[in-house]
Amino acid sequence: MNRDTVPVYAQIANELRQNINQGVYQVGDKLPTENQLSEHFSVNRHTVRRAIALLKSEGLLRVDQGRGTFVAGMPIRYPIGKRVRYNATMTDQGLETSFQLLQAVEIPANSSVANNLKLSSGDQVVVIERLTFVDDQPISISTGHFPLSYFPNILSFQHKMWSISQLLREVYGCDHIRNSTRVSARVVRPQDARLLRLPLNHPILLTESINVDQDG
Amino acid sequence: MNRDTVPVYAQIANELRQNINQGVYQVGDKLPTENQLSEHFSVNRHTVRRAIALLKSEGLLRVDQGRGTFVAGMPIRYPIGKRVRYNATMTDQGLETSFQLLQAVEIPANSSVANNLKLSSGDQVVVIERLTFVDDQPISISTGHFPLSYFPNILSFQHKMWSISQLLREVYGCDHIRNSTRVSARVVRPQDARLLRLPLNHPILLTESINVDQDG
DNA sequence: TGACTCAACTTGTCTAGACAATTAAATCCG
DNA sequence: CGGATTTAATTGTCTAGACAAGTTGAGTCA
Repeated sequence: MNRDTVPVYAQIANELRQNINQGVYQVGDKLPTENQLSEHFSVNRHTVRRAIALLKSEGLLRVDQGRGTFVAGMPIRYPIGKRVRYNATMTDQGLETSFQLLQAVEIPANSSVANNLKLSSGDQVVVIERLTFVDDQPISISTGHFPLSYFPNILSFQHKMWSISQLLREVYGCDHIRNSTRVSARVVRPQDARLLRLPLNHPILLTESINVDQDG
Repeated sequence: MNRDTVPVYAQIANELRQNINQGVYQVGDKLPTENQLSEHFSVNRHTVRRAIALLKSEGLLRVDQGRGTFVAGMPIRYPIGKRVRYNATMTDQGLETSFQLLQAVEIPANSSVANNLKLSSGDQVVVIERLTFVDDQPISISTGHFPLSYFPNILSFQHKMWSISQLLREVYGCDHIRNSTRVSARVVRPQDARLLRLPLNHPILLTESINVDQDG
């Protein structure tokens, strides 16, 4: 393809990714079969599979054994960020914090997410990514996965997402203000163990967190 | 190995993972070579490679071409959670929230993290995972990556980690209380674009988030 | 019609081998 | 001895083929 030292599978992945981003393959579309792709790129099927595995790990593709490879998730990609932000004062700090909505998309849960959320693999979940600022300095990115079955239409409340807590309180039930000093251990412990097994599975995610605490 | 329908590479990965967890292979140790492993398990080298790839994706292994495969990162695994928790009141909500420290480990940054943090790949970063509760109900898990060079000894302040903001203010500089209604776009935009390319790279991480908002 | 079977298709796993790329040690040479 | 070169060891990429596992749809049979 190119004349770089870039591995072939990465080149193929790049081309497929570009096709997806440019809409050659729309969300939900079925990609050519592995054999067709390997023939088209004049490579072995395994090389194509490796490219697909890469894109799958990026969440761009979804593969169903026996059915095919499809352009995955993020069907409802909302406009994202830039305007949605707000200031919240944390009384125990006296610090001014603000949030920026980075992403709010609806995707099928992968096995791990489904596992942790006690859902079936493939159930739709809404992923909300928020960038947290303290004094104009981006501090961290937090990601929340909300099962769509429990929070229907959560995406339509995008304008309220500067405050997840308030969103959950106003729109859905969770609003009994109780002082919870102790945490029910039974809920958390099992998953904790699981978390230890997967200490930092794919730390890629977001993690702006960011050195720029005071200066650049 | 077993008589399950579990793929061989997964079985091998399980065995290696168990060996690592049980200390057969200590952190930093060099694993047998792929050829040795493939001979030991009586499988093809590619099958071993796949098992290794799995563990690598879990952050358990680190592979250096030409050198070997090593038990990776998380050298300083701190005791973790269970006791560290605290209540914080968010004034804009009136909701009682509490946190639980799940994990606070020091690992070398992978390429994506390093990219986003503008670090060199392999620089040490501290990963802090916190579980957020609202009314005793676990709501979400947030992960922050803090470059060790900017926050030295951050792990020694584990007892303060129930409040990242306060930690950053008390121990490090970030404490000028300024009302930041606008977010400097130049800092965020580039990464945003990058985030769009990697919409949910590996949503595995943590994401307890959790349906258990009101009931079980 | 309706349910079942079966064949074709597609992805998943495993094997086998070749060569490239990188690293570390051994060797050679001044 | 010191530095450069060579060699061996180890992981990375790619190919080729075989069979398993899952899905779909067409055909069959009651």
